[in-house]
Amino acid sequence: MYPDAHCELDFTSPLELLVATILSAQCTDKRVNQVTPKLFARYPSAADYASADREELEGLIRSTGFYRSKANSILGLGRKLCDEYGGEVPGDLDALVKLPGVGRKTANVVLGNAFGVPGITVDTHFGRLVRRFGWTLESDPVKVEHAIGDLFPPKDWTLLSHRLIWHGRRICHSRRPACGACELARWCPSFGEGPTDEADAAALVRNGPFS
DNA sequence: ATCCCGAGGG
DNA sequence: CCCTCTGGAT
Repeated sequence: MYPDAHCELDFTSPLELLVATILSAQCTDKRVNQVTPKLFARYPSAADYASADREELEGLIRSTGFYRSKANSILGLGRKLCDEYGGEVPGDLDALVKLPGVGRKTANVVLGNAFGVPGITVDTHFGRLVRRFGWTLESDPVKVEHAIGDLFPPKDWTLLSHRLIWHGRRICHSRRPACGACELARWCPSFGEGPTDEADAAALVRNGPFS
């Protein structure tokens, strides 16, 4: 299922993916991809973001929502990349999460999709689905990461993240999940009534299209 | 009305 | 743990 699940943000470098991911908060990827061509042309490097005019930057990203805080993050991001990393995006989690506007979710997206480092991206979809599947009861994203990391080998982490996120967006919605259209319903402990079943959860790991 | 692949701050 | 930031799509 979803053998070709992938990051739907358009980018050609770690810096572009980092900025696109920041913009994607509470916004569709499609809309992000509508603003990034002009944005990336106007600010090709971290130094260009660092010296950007705030209002011009805000104007270019306005339609993605949260544009003031996102512009703030991107300005600070450009400065910090220039001051501390020679204008390059660092390729490790600890450094990434210290950048303004970059949390663990964004950092893992960049690691997994721009640096080829296996990463589990625990966003709202991923967390909701693994709990429905009975793969963990944790809600803290870091604990979820570790729990799922124990169930799957690192080489599967990035693709697994994309697959669950796609499934969450298309079928397993937050409010009214489309269980009738879900290929996983027969293994899903949350389908129908009754408490979470550990055997079902294990079967979903073993037999499910995600393994 | 309600939701969207979050992060930072109190 | 709560709140805030924001426009767009449906």
